[in-house]
Amino acid sequence: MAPEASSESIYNSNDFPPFAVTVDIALFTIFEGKFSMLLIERGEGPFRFAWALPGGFVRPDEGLLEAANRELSEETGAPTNLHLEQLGSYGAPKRDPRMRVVTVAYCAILPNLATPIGGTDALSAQFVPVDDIVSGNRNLAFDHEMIARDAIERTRSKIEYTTLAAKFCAPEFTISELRSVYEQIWGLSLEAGNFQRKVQQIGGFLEPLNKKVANPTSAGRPPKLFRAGPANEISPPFKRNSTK
Amino acid sequence: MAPEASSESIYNSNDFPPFAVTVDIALFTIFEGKFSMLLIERGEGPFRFAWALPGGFVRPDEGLLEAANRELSEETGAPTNLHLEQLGSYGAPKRDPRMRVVTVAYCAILPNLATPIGGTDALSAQFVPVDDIVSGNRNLAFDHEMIARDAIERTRSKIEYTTLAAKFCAPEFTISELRSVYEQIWGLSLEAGNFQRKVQQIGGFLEPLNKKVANPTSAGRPPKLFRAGPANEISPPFKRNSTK
DNA sequence: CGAATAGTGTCTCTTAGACACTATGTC
DNA sequence: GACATAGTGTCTAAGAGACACTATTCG
Repeated sequence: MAPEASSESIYNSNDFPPFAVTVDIALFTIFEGKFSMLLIERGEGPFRFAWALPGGFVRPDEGLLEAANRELSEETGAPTNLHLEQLGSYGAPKRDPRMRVVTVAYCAILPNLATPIGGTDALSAQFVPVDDIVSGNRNLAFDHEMIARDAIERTRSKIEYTTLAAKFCAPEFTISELRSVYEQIWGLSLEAGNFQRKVQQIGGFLEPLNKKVANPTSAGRPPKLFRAGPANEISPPFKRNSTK
Repeated sequence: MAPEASSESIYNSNDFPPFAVTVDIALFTIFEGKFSMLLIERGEGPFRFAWALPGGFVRPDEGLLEAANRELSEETGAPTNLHLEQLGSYGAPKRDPRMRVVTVAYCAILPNLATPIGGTDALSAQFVPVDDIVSGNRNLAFDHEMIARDAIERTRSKIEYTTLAAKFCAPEFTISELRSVYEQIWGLSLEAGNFQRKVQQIGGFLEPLNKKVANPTSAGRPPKLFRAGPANEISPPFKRNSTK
């Protein structure tokens, strides 16, 4: 339910406790072959010099998703129109030592682009393998470690039953590249032949481009190219089983 | 990222735009045999006399989940310790006409209890079949129709791959009752024999109590009783297929 | 007994996974 | 040619769904 004015419908600032609202973004990509997440080094405030998720204040006149998009491009120089979806909100009373802050966390996916991103403050941003975060080897500011863990687990789950994995690939990609995305995110290896069939029988996941890779990076039969189709869901879902 | 003080780590109220933060709860149950959601009639403020989700302000010293639990029991008299999980946050700039409010929405499940709930303000609360909301026949206050639709879809999805459906049942229940929960939520009918087996082969979903229903409500072989086990996930998931 | 509901047996069809094999390129 | 990677054929085992059947109660 929305807040009630104490006895009138006129807004009265004493009627509600003031909060700050921020957005934080877990930006995932495959960086140097590893499932990674973007962290930035804090330049000021509490947790100065600590690593944290990119993010910042929601402005009075913008929506939450809009704020996430803006912060993402401002802080990291990432292209707009990335896949961006809400993860959840975190609002423990003491999560920020200065004041009461509720943050709305988002997951974003950066495709495997030719040109790596470099933000306005590139020196203090870096991609970190998610294993470094999951293993607890890297301490993050605030409750960002919890947010990051949740984001990682969400992403690992979501590629089971959605076509999200394709968003990690370049606009044109091969089935092997897509398989590698799954393998990196789940940390296991999948049988290539079965993956080939499974992924192609999901209607709307892959659209064949009827051409092959032009400049093979190694020996071997050149693979066909595909682009992402319109489908969002995978049914029945992938199973996270190793072939090892 | 958390907010930055402009140049100092001392809190300064001019550094961040003030927001109000509320929680709203979509409380589901099977009411009179139908998949339903609790709505309350607003007594004041904007959308007075309109139906809305129960909810209210987050207090300065309580967490989000804590606030949801409190509001749920205050506004509806529902027992505490209900299943309660975050759905998502809604914060469009004009969603409340008075001021900027971000709401964190939760989904809750009320088991099929002997005694129906009656809140502090029972006259203005009622269970409404979700079909009334999905069909758009019932207008809700604020953006609560969107929240309600998201909550309904989330619940319909979640019972596919989690053991949530059992939370709609009484502490001791039969497999037919559980099947009926699935049928009501999905609006279709499932083949009884196959359901029987499927549900029992999921480890940790059902724990047999080795007794039968004492007072049968009709003719027929008396069913065995079960209680919910410790498992949370169903793998492989149910499929939402009719047998019709 | 018949009616009603619980629960089992069993068949078929689909699909995941293992793995042998063929296809097409580089060197 | 050898080698490497892409992609197919095919077998097997497990599971979902259809549906006939048996089990246990009430009246």
